[in-house]
Amino acid sequence: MTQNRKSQCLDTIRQQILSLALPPGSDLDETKLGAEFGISRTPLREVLQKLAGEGYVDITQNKGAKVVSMDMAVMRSFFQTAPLVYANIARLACENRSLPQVKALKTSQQHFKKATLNHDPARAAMHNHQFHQIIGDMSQNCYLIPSLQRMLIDHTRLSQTFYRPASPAESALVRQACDQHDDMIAAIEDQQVEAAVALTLQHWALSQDRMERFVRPDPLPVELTIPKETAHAI
Amino acid sequence: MTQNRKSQCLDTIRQQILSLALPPGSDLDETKLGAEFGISRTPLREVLQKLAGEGYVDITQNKGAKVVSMDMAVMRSFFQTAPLVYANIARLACENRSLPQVKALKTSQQHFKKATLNHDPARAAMHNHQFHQIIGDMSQNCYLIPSLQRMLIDHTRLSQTFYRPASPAESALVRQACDQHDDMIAAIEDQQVEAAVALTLQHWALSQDRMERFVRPDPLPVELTIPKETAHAI
DNA sequence: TGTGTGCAACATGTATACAATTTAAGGCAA
DNA sequence: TTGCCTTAAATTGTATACATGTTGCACACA
Repeated sequence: MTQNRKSQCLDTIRQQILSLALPPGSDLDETKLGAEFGISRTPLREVLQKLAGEGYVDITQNKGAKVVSMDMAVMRSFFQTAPLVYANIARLACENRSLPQVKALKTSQQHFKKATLNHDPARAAMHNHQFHQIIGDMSQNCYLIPSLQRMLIDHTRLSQTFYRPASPAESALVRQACDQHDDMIAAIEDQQVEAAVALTLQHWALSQDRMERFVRPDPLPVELTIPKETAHAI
Repeated sequence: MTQNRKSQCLDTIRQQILSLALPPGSDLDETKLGAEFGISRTPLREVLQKLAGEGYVDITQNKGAKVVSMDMAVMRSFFQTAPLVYANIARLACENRSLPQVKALKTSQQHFKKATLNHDPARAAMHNHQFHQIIGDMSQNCYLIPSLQRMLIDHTRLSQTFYRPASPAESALVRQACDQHDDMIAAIEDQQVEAAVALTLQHWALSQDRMERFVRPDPLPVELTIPKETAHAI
């Protein structure tokens, strides 16, 4: 009962960080959060310690906890490291997955697909996060999983930062990502290592492409609103 | 002052885990440790949470903290994953190292060399740990560093488990490892990426070889103490 | 003898009060 | 006004008491 409130607090804060409800760099006030979740500061501080261990927050001595930031240096590392981690996790997941885990992965994918069809990007992002976390579990590799966890935190946050809700091109990409999930499940279930790795890299490329297009969109027309035949008159 | 006791507690427990003074799987009693370090249970529990985040201990609900174990499955992952993590950390360290970090690395190496010359394997293991941790810092990669940290914890523990103090062959290997450290420093300082990666893989191979020889030593002579010419009479 | 139940001792989890540190505001002098 | 010092408020860190859960032993019973 009382334990439930603590783990619920943990889940809620995690989810708020991933959904950017708690944006990067924001301050986590112990007193306020404790009151909010109906627990005292002692267990709340332990929740924050745990979140720090998972890479969700940074704790500084006498300064409290902040949601981990995403500056330029971190983003550089992110794009540099993601394919390495994702590909190797996929390889190990293929080799070590258990059938219950495959079932869990399929369930997660169902939820993800449903959220995308309902045009609910926030829920889709959470289910996508869980999907890739399950693949991490499958890898059974206690050394790489911490890296994956940290990548996923920032990947989920970046995806939402770089999401254009109204864009039809975006919807097509989301559908494509969803199809890739299906293919990845099949490859993992059948333990086709090379296929799973290739699919994972394609999946990453798609995501990367989406984010890059957001950061570096097509330039505005040089002529602005002036018709072409009069443009030289400027 | 009071803060010192807490961070000293953290350092001491870390060091005791790495040195196997606290062996894998052993129980960490909050009350006892609190008394030992002169701090109350509240900050001690936060220390344990932090250690859990770093991968030194496992905390189970209502069951307390245990030093992380090293079963067969974990060791398999360890040998499978180490070259990947070490090589990539070395590559990034080459690219991103700062000069103060190079200086710190040289200092750490001096301490390591001194400990080996004094035939103090416990101190040598600690300084070796620090040496590789500094290379991790140099990588500036917040995603791979957690993996490296976990690898190093188990690497340091395994090295000591598999150490034969009296063996002269062992001493030669330690000297060789020490030389490799010197070469690695040079490669990192000069940012020779390929050299640093190659050296790192050689360094790993040496360590792996040492551990494997311990686990699978040369078989005992079949004839036992009986001279060869009478052996067929058994 | 083996098994199950209940209780007592012990270890962990939480709340609260208090201590120490940081932060910010106010006031004063240059 | 600007800079700096002092001081009060707010926030974090720690100790302690109490609540809750777990473990192991004794004892009854089959």
